[in-house]
Amino acid sequence: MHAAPKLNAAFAALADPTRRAILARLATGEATVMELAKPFQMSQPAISQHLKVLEDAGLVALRVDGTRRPRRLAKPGIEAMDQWLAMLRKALEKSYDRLDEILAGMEPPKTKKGEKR
Amino acid sequence: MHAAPKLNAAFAALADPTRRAILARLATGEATVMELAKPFQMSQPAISQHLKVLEDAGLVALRVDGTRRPRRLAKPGIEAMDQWLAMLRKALEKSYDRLDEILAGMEPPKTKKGEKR
DNA sequence: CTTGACAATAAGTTACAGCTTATATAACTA
DNA sequence: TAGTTATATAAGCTGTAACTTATTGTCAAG
Repeated sequence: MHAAPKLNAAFAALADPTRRAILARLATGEATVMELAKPFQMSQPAISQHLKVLEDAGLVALRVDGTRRPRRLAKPGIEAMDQWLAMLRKALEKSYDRLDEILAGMEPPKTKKGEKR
Repeated sequence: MHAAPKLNAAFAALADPTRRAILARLATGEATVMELAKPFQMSQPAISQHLKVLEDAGLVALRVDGTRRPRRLAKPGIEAMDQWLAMLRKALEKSYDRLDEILAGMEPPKTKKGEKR
């Protein structure tokens, strides 16, 4: 079966700035827990816990190298979010050259007295 | 000033399936609170509260029409998330035809005895 | 001007997220 | 084998998210 969307967990993971920073760091390549923890004031366990959240969300993957556990970005989880957002982006493009953008900037047509809804 | 990113609030908003469903509905066009509430078992206040979260996150905008408050998608907030994700997507593309994808599938080079880190 | 529909706000409850410190586990190093 | 390094897990605390019901505000219709 195909690794379930887990969109709840994935978006929730991105809601935390520490986790976004971790992902941004991993975008430049693999890193260990210690390396990831360095920029923050937080304790090491806190970072491990953030990493667990990212893994459970399918955004980060693990590799074993001795006592170290280097993490890297996990493609499928990231793509899943990307595809969901694509839906909204497409809707925005559609409405751009159509009616909603007009309604947004203009005095609304405003239902008149006798008019039914 | 340019409406601050609010990425925390934006991604947190997407972490809830009810709110994602609301956005999906709004992708098809404007809708009132009652219309948005209909598909759910939740109370009307609950939906109003979800809408407040979406507005505070800059993902949804409001229009006043009599006693009704039709909502529509808000472009800037959605684009902000999209752009942040684009960074990760780009990183994945880069590593695709390079080394990380190889590390993922292969026995790691493994630091040797005398080697320094 | 009263009624009914649409929607927001308030207050209270429950559950869980995100830290902390303390401790455990496992692999290198000497 | 004993010490050190890298990381995970456990337990406890505090704040906040997501509902509920009750109530209020506001417009429109008659």
